[in-house]
Amino acid sequence: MKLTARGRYAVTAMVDLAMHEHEGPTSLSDISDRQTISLSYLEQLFAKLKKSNLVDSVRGPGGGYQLSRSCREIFIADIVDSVNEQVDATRCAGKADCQGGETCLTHELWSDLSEQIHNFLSGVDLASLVGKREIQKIAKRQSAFQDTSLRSPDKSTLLPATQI
Amino acid sequence: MKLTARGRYAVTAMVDLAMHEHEGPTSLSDISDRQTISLSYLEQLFAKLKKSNLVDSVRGPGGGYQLSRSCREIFIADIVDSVNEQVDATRCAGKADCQGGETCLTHELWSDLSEQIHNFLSGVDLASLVGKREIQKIAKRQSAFQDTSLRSPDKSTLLPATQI
DNA sequence: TAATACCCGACTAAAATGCTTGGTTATTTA
DNA sequence: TAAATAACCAAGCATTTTAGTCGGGTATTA
Repeated sequence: MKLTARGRYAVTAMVDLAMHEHEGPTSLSDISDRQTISLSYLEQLFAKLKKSNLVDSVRGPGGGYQLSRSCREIFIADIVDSVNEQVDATRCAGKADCQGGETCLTHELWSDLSEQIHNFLSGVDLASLVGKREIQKIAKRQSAFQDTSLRSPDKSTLLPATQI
Repeated sequence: MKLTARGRYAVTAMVDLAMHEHEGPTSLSDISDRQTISLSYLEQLFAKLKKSNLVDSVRGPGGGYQLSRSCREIFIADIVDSVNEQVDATRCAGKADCQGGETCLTHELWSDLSEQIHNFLSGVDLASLVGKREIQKIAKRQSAFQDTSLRSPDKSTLLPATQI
């Protein structure tokens, strides 16, 4: 498990994809514009995301990428792993000087901890991130209503508290 | 939050420190030998660990480093943060093109997710890692007893199951 | 006073990162 | 059928980061 900007870009792009799911395929240039990520960098990321079966592609005009399955079935760990081809933390896996002694501590420890982090991120799905984002949007809109005193007397546009 | 080899080294070194806590200060050259991490690299890491008040130092012969507090009060997140001076994920924090729109998605999302990971690693303390390591040692010793048929008739050397 | 071991800063080779350039190919629409 | 679109692909590249070295200190102990 490795957490760098590359993973951040990938997760962001996937959330963008999830948020525009209903509009059909999303082109990378759209994502590039919205999230200000270089187009060709996105291409590289999506090549990996596709290889990992996280997205499907549609070529030609009107084409783009789509989530391969529900955003409730795509987990952050999948995304990060997909673009971050994992480094070989076990480079001395079978070496002579790494037998039972404390030298192995390094790998044992980290691979164990790494697994814990991985398990954790395997429990966070795209839907939950999208959900949070949507909530923020709503909250923002609501406070905007309050701030500018533009709130309409019709309160039906505001979601009930239980839904937030 | 960033997870690289640097963090792995730091965590490993701290676990090593924790495992030799009862022997007084541990010198970096000891850790260097045991964990095969370059001495001067360790020095750099420990300069940061000390600045973060995770370790105390004792100079002169017989000196070395000690945990500043109980290994149950030192968390993995502290260690990783200490050596990995956090990257500025909010570089466009106040920029004009980052107002309320979707451009902000990047930072919002990742800082949120990053916080979740951070919270998770803030719940894992050094003691639990050391504990696991100890358990592995015991298990290994026990299976060694079984494998080589060297198990003595006196079973008092084996810990009761409840202690494992 | 000699040995130990922390402390400190500058430097560096190698790797990774984020990104560019310059294409090709499949598909749709005019 | 031609033009536009957008995925696909490979090579290269400037910068940053990483992991580590080197060469000095300075405090403490024996």
